[in-house]
Amino acid sequence: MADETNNSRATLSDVCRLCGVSSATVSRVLNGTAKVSPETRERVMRVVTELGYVPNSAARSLAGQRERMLGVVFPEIGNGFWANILKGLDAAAADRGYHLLTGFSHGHLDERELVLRVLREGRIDALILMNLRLDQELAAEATRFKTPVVLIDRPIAELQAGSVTIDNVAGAASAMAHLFEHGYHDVMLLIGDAATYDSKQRLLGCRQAAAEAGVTLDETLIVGGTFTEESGREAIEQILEQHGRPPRAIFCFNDNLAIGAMEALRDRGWRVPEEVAVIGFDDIESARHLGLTSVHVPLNEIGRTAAYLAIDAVESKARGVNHVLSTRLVVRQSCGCGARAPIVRKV
Amino acid sequence: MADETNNSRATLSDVCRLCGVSSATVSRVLNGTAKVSPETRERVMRVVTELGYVPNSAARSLAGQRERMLGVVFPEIGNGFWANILKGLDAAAADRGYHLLTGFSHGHLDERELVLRVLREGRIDALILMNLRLDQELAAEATRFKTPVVLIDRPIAELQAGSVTIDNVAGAASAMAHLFEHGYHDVMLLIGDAATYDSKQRLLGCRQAAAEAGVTLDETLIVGGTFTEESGREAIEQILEQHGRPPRAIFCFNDNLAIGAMEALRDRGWRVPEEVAVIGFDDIESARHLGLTSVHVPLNEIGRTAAYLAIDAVESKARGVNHVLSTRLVVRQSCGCGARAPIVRKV
DNA sequence: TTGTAAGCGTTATCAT
DNA sequence: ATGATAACGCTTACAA
Repeated sequence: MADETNNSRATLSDVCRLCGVSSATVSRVLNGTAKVSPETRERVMRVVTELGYVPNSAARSLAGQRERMLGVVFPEIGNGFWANILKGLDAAAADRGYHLLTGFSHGHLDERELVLRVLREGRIDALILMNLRLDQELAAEATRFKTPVVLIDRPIAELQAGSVTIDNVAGAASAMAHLFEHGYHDVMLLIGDAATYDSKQRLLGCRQAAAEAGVTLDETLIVGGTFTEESGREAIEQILEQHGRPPRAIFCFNDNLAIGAMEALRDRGWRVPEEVAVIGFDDIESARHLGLTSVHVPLNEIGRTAAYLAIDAVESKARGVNHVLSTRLVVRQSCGCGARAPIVRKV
Repeated sequence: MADETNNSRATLSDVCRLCGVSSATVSRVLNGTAKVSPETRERVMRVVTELGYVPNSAARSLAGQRERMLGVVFPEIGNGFWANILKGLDAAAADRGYHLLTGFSHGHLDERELVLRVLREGRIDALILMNLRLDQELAAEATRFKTPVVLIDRPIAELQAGSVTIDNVAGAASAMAHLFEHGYHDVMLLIGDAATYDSKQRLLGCRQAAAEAGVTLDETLIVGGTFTEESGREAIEQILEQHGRPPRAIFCFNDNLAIGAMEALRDRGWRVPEEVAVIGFDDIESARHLGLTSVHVPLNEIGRTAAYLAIDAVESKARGVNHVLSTRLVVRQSCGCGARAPIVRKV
């Protein structure tokens, strides 16, 4: 009211002056750190609103408080998969009054360097990592700064960190079980990067399901590569070259692989699902459009859970918690169920 | 070397002590703000590396420097469209030593509130906004804090800000021209939210192309709605109800609309592209998978350009620059060109 | 070329 | 319940 035309940011002392109280008191009502008389609190709040005062975050964190900022480092961004996790992270962070400081690896900047920089600048209260090739050095560094770390998609024992993962074993098993129910015992596995945690766990699930159904997996039909469409295409071309015909069913450890495989199959004249059934993993947006049956991964929930875990760690409610989220099989047409025509036809 | 096992963050004074120089000198070599003797610089740098010292960013910005942080506020995140813009933003920001502070509107939190909070907390040097229903209040607020603003997808005169947009007119015109070349003069326009800048510009492009080709647009075939699959589906169902048959071609102002339209067409037994040609706009990931011909929007480049504009404004190299990026038509099968079969067949 | 010292806007520890 | 006042770690005149 007094100087509301002040064209700069209002500060704590502005509030103090207009209220006639000390900075300590204002700080107390703003943070609720100690008792303040109702009248004083009222008076302060009025001035705060009048001025549109918001504490300067730099000063706040310099004075030893939290940054109220979560660091998020992904190896990639640019498709719905990562975006949905980010969405969950952001929603949860906003919900608890935190912001997200994002950093994505773009190839030219080493992931480790990225993480270290953010860590050392002291801008963040916690770090949320996904799919980075973490090594001991990085683990040591995070620990050294006492910054809580939450891993998405993989628990790491060496790191005293929380993690949120999905039940890869059950997810893969459900897909295989579905294929077996269709009567397809001759199934090929496109497992992507065999060295990853996800891949190993999913393979485990496949073996369990096979054992339970009493079918023997043909080991020569388990082929690795990367988690890309290209890799899926190559795997199919190779198998076609070797066997002359595809297996009755293919379970791919992610949707990209499945899409690449389906394209290769189509290009070689094989029909999905009449001649080859295909199931993917992740349930990305394109899966729905393509009628691809896939194991749904709750990306949003993964993000939300990770953010909550990180914030809890910051506010020292708990540390080192491991959350496992479940998946579910989304049945569409590519497995042989349903009966919808494709939306763009052959000319 | 002296106390490298110090398990906490090294500070400026640690460096000073080990070098035997003043804080001012260390600051000078770190920021290159003034001349320092080669020997001193050398000595300081050695200690800095030895300690793994990185300036505390809170202290830095409190002392009156830049935050080295760009605020990014989107109304949404969660699909490839936004993610790709974000990717470009992040790459450019990292390139110039900036971080991204992201904030997405999740419905429950008013977008304006989000922006104002970030602005007032003083955490960011510049603000990058997209598709928010900006109003005068917000504009005034950003100006009040002297924070440069960069708008994505729409130039705003009232706001002294930079912007990056695409050439909507030319993009839409190229799609229409392609349809006309196919000989389809009977084209329906699914224009999405008619109140948006994008929609208006694209419609302008359509009219220009029609005029140039000498065809008259049927105004009853120009239907609005939202930019969703659902809206596309509804538009088709409605036109089918009214006319009994679809127009020979449909140009949709985004890919979601096109996908919804194609699904509705398929469900009603109409074949794309034999009976109805469809073109979309944006060229999202699913467009490629579905064989949808679409106007490609350089999302990555939009992001990169926006970040550079913002940073230039912060470093006062330039302000209020407007960039217009061009699009290109990506021809696939849905317009009637090409001859690839769909990858998942009707059972 | 280098050092001294005054902030920057908070929070937190004492007193009162 | 409230007020002084000392950090927090850095930048930047102003001196030397």
